[in-house]
Amino acid sequence: MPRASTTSDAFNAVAEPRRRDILSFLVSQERPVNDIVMNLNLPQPSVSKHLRVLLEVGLVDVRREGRQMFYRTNADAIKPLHEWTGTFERFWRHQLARVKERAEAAEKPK
Amino acid sequence: MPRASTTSDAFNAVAEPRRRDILSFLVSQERPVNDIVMNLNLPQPSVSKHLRVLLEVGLVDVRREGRQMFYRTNADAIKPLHEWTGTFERFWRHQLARVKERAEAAEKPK
DNA sequence: TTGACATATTCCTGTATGGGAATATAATCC
DNA sequence: GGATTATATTCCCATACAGGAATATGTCAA
Repeated sequence: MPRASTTSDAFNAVAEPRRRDILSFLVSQERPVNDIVMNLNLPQPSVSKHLRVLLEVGLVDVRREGRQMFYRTNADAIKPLHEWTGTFERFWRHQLARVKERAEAAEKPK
Repeated sequence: MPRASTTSDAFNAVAEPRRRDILSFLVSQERPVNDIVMNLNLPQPSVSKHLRVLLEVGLVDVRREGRQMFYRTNADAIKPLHEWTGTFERFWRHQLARVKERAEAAEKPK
């Protein structure tokens, strides 16, 4: 069995760096495809393909206006990733405190 | 060009569901490989392979004790994912407020 | 040394990939 | 209709994958 499809979930879709770039670019406002092409400096077919993946997993929404397609990031679809990574938060959050602990532990044996 | 290697970064490593399961299992304490095999009900070679990927990207640490290898999640390596997803937070956080806004906007035209 | 236990590696294979190039579809304007 | 603009799709290809099966490596114990 090969790797799970990029369109199988948000985790897989987001593994591709260009797709992350696109999501970041589309987060504050909807943009036509050509805006993405210009700003991220990518070939247009490549952008269209990435957008298709993002659309399939619900990470972006589209709206047609004339011959332009306006894409926009759907932040809700990113939330699960944030929540999953967040379950590890308490294990890094007090890092400073732990560094201090370790430093103190290292002091004591003196 | 094929998909980026699973070992190229944490995003790619974490795209695999079993690897996420392993990370969750190893977050609170270190465990020998066989514990993972038993608890997650996976073939041992499969677990070893996943651990290798996680190790290469720094998502786990290892310690040898006799013939056992104790693995533990390195939460710090997950932090960047949490931070990246967090850049989208303000676009979902006030969802209730926005639903309200939309509802009110829909009311007005009346 | 031999055997048992714990883990890692190798070999195999079908499959999905991302990029490039070319082309197709769709909408607008004259 | 024909030309132009905007976007999507198709075809080709080298590559890396995850799973299964078998085997290798490493460590301890008797």
